[in-house]
Parts: sequence; structure tokens; C-alpha cells
Amino acid sequence: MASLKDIAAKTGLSMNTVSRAIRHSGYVSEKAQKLVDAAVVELNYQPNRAAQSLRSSRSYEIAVINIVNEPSSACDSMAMDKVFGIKEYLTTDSYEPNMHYMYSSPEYSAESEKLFSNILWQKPAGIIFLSENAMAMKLYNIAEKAGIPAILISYAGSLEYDSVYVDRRQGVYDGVKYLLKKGRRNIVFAGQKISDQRFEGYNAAVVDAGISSRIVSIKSGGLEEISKTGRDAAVKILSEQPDVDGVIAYSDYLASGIALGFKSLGKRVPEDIALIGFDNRELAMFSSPPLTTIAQPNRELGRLTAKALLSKVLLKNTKKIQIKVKMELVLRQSA
Amino acid sequence: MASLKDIAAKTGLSMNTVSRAIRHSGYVSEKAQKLVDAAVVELNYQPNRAAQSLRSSRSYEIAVINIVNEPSSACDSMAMDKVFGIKEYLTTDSYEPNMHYMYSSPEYSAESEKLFSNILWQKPAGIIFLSENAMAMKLYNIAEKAGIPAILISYAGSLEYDSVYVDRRQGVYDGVKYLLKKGRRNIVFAGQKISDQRFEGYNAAVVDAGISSRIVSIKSGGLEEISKTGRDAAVKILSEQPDVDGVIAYSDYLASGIALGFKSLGKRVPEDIALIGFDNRELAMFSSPPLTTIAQPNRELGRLTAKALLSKVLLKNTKKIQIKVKMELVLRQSA
DNA sequence: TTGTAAGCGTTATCAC
DNA sequence: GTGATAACGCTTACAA
Repeated sequence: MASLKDIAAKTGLSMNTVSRAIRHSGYVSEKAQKLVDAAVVELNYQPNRAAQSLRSSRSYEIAVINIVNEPSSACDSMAMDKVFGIKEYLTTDSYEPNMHYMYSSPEYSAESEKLFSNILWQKPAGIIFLSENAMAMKLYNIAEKAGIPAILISYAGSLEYDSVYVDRRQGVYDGVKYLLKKGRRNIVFAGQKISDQRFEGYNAAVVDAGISSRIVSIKSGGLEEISKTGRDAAVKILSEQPDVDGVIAYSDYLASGIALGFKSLGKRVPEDIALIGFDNRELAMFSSPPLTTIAQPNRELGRLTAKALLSKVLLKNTKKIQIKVKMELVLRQSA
Repeated sequence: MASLKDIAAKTGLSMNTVSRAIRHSGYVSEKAQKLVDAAVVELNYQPNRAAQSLRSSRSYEIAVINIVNEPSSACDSMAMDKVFGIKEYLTTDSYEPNMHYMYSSPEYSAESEKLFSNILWQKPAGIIFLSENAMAMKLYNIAEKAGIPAILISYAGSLEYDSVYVDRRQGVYDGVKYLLKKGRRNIVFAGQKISDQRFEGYNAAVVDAGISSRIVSIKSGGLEEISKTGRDAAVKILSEQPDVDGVIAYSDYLASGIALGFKSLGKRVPEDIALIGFDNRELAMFSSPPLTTIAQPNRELGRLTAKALLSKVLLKNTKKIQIKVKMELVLRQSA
């Protein structure tokens, strides 16, 4: 409950000097500094955020924007891990992350834009977008126009946006390399054949190794029917690539279903076919067999993003931020 | 960017009257009210939270405390769903929920207590504890002593704590009833034989149905080894209760492992043995077969808790809050 | 029913 | 190096 005034009284200094000492801004004699430091500890002084914000008209709040499809959509534990990381870093700087969920299609929604303007109104010190999509880009631009530093967690570096991004290409590349090292040569990439860094990583690895590219295109389905989708995928893989001995799946969800499918078709994982998932979701741990999978370091991602954002906030850093983060192979039993 | 002063200037009223009109507190003539309302819209006025907090020395922040074992522990999607619900409700009242993770054993930690005192220092309008454990109870008491309304999401009503609680007893009771309806008579409860509402629910249902109680005690293990634990559990169940035709498992994790175990022992789920899990975790959807499970309505829980807390905050409600929430059986394929 | 004035705890501007 | 003093935008006595 101690305020600057209390510290001033205790030390015999003026509030002003105390304030400067605490913030290490401006001239303070060594003696005064020591007095203040001691009093701060003794009285357990904590600055009043509201007063700070009011006076300096900036807040100590970092808005974390998570754009999700639907109120009913499953909560994303990967997003949560990022938030953990963000929080971990920010608390060291006494900033307060504040989570904002915006229900909105990743495409665009006027409603979300309005919600966002409310968020801007509270003048957050900075904004973190947990994912990259059209809506997030749009809001990023709005934030920038409003003069509020923002950063994006994404999957590719960009010259237009400050971002910390995950190198999915490298992740899948390394996954393929691992399968090669294990002696697999007929490696299938199972997923949507869209232009995606995962796909690129697979292709690059296959080309580098001089083996042939084997894409099996799987249409993505809803999560509730993933086991069916997976089974169908297993059938498709075996019919299109009968001699397959390794599979890189587009997601853990898909991989988990494929594993079930292989099993029911009499193929053993990993003995007959090694299988690698993607994302290291909780599911990967409980699949049968538990999935070897390509993982983002979500918490680390959060930490790095918070750190980068704060550099923007504090140092008015104008250099484009582009931080690349590596994916790691988590070894379990499917490969 | 408009302030009270701007509205006052525009309407020709005093700041004071404007303030009262906006907050609907105290006497304001109909005419003045209309003037203010119009100006608010026209100037797009938003109150400055920092100023409000500073002056009234209370914040509009609801602290949401999630006590987790370890920084490395998996992020709990059930907790996240609760937060969604909380947020959903609070935004209607322009309160701002603020998530605080406290890494701490659920038992006790001096460090967490210190962290908590920092949170208290920011004078949140209210506090929500997402889970019930010794640490949360301790902090609840500290909050109460500090005069800050708090509420607990828990598993049992209590005369000492305001809480919104999930009726696990009823959940399991209904689960057993469902198995009975499906013609199962030899129903095993697989879990830790601790005094727990799940256990009570099972026992009550079994007694009511006049069938015998079949408890198979499973030691809980880490999540990474759950499939092994589950297999062992399946073996144990079949050896202790060879004629088992239904199983209520302590958790989805356990149930998922047991399903694998049964399958490898040649038992079909649900044909030979119906299996019901608990908690409706993501995993339940992806198990083989997908698990019928007893679910908490987490989002609803969050909404109700936020609502109850706000009643405490706004109305200085002193009546003990005890809101019981029912669990629902989510039907999938394992039973 | 409305207006005046004080003050919440801090930071910024200046004069000393 | 330091200390008055004003101001941030709002709420709350109290006076009118």
C-alpha cells in the first residue's frame, strides 16, 4: 500500500527524486539511490499502474489476439503454450499480457474489426497476433496506423510484417532426413497438396536425397471424423504407393488416423511403415503407437515474440523484425 | 479520444453531470441524459480506465488464477474453455479478465503466495480460481481478508467458499445408469480408490441398481506412460473381474489406454465391454474407438462463475454462492 | 437536479 | 542533483 509519497517521507527526499531513482531516469545521487532502494524494499512499494498509465498515457498491457473460427471451436493448446511463453517473458518486465479472443473467421469480419477498435482504445503498449491469417494482417495494419507496435507469430518471414515465424519447411525437411537415416527410401507425404512450407520441405529433402517424390493427396475433414479420414487415407496411401515404408503426415490428427488405418490393414508401425506426425499435439502422445512428430517450440515462440515486441515498444526499434524459429523432431515410437 | 470534458463542452453540462449520466448513478434529468447519450455516440466516447481506476481505487480487472504444477505441464484445454466462458460473460459488462498462471504445486508454495500478493496489489475487482486445491483455498482466504471478492470453480459445494461446482457424483451416477440401460450388469469402476465424488457416484448407482460393486484400483501414472498404464489396467480388470461387461474409467486418459489394452487382449469395445471415460478431453474424440465420456460444460461453467462473481462485486452480495452444475454424457462409440 | 472543487498516484517541466 | 508544482481523466463530497 506504500506510495511514492510514503517513500519520500521515509527517505526525506522529494517524490520527484524518488520517482527518478525508481525508474533510473535522470540524475540521482548515489546516496539518494541507496536510500530509495532500501525504502522500496522495506515498504514493499509497488507502483500504481493506473496512475502510471493515466499520467504517461500509455498502458503496460500487451494485447494478445487469438483469432478463432467459432465460439464452439476446440481451444487450441498450442496457442495456450504460446501465451505461457509470452507471459513468462513479460512478467520479468512487469508488463501484463492480456488475452483477447476474437471469434471471427480467419478471412474477415466487420464485427471483429469493431472489437479490435475497442482493444485499441485501451491503448495497449503492444499487440501480439498468435496466428497468421487475413484477419490478423488486416488488424496488424490498423494497429500500425494507430501507432501501436504489433508483431505476428507466423509461418513465414515477411517484409511487410514484423514476425517471429516457425520454419515448417526445415521441420519437414529434417523429418524426411530422419526417415532416410533410418533406411526408409519410399517416403510418402500425405496431406493437402496445397502450396505450403511443409510440402516444400518434403520436396526439397526428396530432391536432395535423389529419391522420388510420392505425394498422396488427402482431403482434410472435420476433427470428429478424423479416424475415418485417417483410415481412408491409409487405404489410399497403400493403393497409390504399395511399397511405402515411410510417411510424413500433414498433421498429428491425420497421422493418428493413418496409424489406425495401417494397423487394421495389417501393416505395422513403425516396423513396416515409419510414420511422422506434425505439431506435437496432446494426441500424439496417446496415439497407438505414440507418434514421432515435428514440433514447434510454442513456449519458446511466445518468449521470443514477447521479447521482440518489447524491443519494438521500448526502443522504438524500426528495423524489421524477422525471427526464424526451428522445429524439432520429437521422438516417440511411430518412427 | 474524447473525454468527459469534451462531452461537457459539447452538451453545455458540467463534467459531473455528464459522469453521472454515463454511469446512470444519481440524479440526472431526462433532458440531460439524452444530450449526453447523443454526445457519447457522436464523439465515440470511451471512459479512460486508468483514470477510473485511479480515482475510485478499484480496477475493472478480474484476475483468473490457474494453478499449474509445472511450467512444463501440458496446457489444460479444460481451463482454457472455462476462460472462454468467463471472457464471454465479462465482456458484456466491460470487465476485463486477466489470466494469471501460477506455477506451483497445488499443495503450497511461498513463491506463489508472493506472486499472488503482486496480483492483489493491482486491486482486481474480483478473483476467479479455476480449480480447487490447497493452494487455491489459501489464496482465496488471503483475497477475502484483503476485501477482494473471490470465487472458486470446484467439485463440491462448501460453506466456507463461494463456488460454482461440478457435480461429478451425478455425472458418474448417470454414466452407470446409462450402462445399465444398455443391459450391462457387471460394471467396474477403474481408478484410484480415493474418496472422490466419482467413486461415490459409482457406488450410489450400483447400490440403487442392486448390483455388486466392482472396484479395480489403478495407480495413476504420468501422462507419457498412460498407454502402458492403460494396458496394465486392462489386464488387471480382466483378471479381477473376468465377467466384466462395462467400465467406468477415472479419466479419459486412463480409458483410452484401457481401450487399447482390451483390444490387444482380444476384447471388443463396446461389443464385449462398454467403456466410459471422464472429462471429454480432446483425446476422447481420437481414441479407438472414440470414447463415450462424462463431460463438464466448461464454457458454461466459466460463464456462470463470472456471473456469480460479478454479483458479488457489484451487489456486495453476502449470501454464500453455491452453484451446482450438471455433467453430461457425451455419446460416442465406446459405450 | 446540477455544479464546484478536491484529489487518486504518478510523471514532466522547470527553476533552484 | 534536487524539489516545487502542474497535470493526466475521472469520481465524489458537498454546496447550490
